[in-house]
Amino acid sequence: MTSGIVKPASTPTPRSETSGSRDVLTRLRTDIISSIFEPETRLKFADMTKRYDVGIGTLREALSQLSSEGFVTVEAGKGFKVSPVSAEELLEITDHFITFEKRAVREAITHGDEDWEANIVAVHHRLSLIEALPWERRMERHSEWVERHRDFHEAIVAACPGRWLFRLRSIMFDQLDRYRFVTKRAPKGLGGRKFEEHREIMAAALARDADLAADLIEQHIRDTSERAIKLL
Amino acid sequence: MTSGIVKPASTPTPRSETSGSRDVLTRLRTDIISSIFEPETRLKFADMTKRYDVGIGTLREALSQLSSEGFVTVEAGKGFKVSPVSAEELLEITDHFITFEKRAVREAITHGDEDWEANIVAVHHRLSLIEALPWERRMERHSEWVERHRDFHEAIVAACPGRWLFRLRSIMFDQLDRYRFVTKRAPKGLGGRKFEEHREIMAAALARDADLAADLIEQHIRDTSERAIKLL
DNA sequence: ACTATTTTCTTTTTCGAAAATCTTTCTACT
DNA sequence: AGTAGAAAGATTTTCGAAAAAGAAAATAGT
Repeated sequence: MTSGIVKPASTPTPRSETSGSRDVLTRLRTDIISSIFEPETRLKFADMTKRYDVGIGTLREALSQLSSEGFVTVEAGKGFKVSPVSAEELLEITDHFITFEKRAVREAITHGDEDWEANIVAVHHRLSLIEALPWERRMERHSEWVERHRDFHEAIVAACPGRWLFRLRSIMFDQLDRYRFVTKRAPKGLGGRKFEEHREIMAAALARDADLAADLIEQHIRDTSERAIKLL
Repeated sequence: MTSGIVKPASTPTPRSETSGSRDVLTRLRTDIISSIFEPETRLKFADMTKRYDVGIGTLREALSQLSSEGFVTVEAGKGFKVSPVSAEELLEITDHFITFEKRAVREAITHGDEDWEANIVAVHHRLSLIEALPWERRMERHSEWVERHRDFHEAIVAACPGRWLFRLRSIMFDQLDRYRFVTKRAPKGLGGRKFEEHREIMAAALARDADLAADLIEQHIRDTSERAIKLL
């Protein structure tokens, strides 16, 4: 239960200049999604400032935003902690996400132009590069996978004109991602199907087959959530 | 276009001790919703610290959260400004809110207990006290009305077990509220019907008539939004 | 032995000064 | 004149020290 200092998950360039400004929010969010900080963990400033190498104020700002997004909870004078997880919540989030995503993909398919298509292909390619890797190597680059997976699904619905619909589905996606992560340790065979599913979803979108795309996505998501719920 | 320093909207108790800690977020949100800071207005720290009597860091924290909620936008090194408004966005927000609220009210009606009922009656009473006032006096207490109106609609769906559904509808409600505010200056006669509508909604909820309640709410909201859109 | 109070220690919260950034104004040159 | 570049000014962003608040330990009293 002690929150020992863990090494940062995402150090994009361990080069000379660590860039080091305020993508702290992104890094922190990624770390929570990746379950590096487990649910209910207290997020102490003393540890955090060292970990992310930023000042207290900057941290606080990021934490505040994450509380708006639902990743952390904040109590009066007791600081921040990672939000708890529960099977009920996963179920609810899954339903909301699917509702949003299906509507969004329909909109995107009607409004998407060539840039939209090109971007999907590009982003899918990046994702497939990792997914094609042998299990071990893929696991090593899991945080990259998380990012590319997000980008892929986002690209699919990017052409959706409803900005709030897009925004709401993104909030739900991030939440789902946190739950999805528990399946990271699932045995090798189970995740393999995802590779094909992503390609099918892309194909359906490019073929402008809204019904198919919506169905595929629903299956894709429900399957993942059901698997996650067993491991919870 | 100069953002002159305006007097704070919500000084709950102009007493000796202004309480003055970190409900800044609430005050700021209220002020934006109440259109005291108009859309596109730049929110400068120099002004803000004086206005709310808090430090820069505290302000920044509040602003960050408001950006998550969609009330302000933040650009790289250029600071914060109040999010723009548009008829399209109002339409979209209205649709989302109605979808959420109808589902939430159904859930609430199925799950609500006696406490839920009692709270609705109490909160409605508080609202009606202001709504029964003559036009002039009511306008004076408009910020109170905003709060009580929010509380009323929240009470109706409070028994909804889906916490995310509740949360999402609340986000949309706040957004709607901002648009709703432009109707503040509408001529006297138009708003009168709201009084009855609220009572009808309460009655339907207490009578456990989910279909009726959902319909009434939809009409209630659509009507307000349509009116707002004309004044935009 | 048990509870209440005080003391000490830890952690959060607030704040404003200093650094970094962006904007505007001024100057020099073609 | 017109434009590029430099200097000055304004604003944001970052940071850590000091104040406030909370938790734990120690002491005293019943």
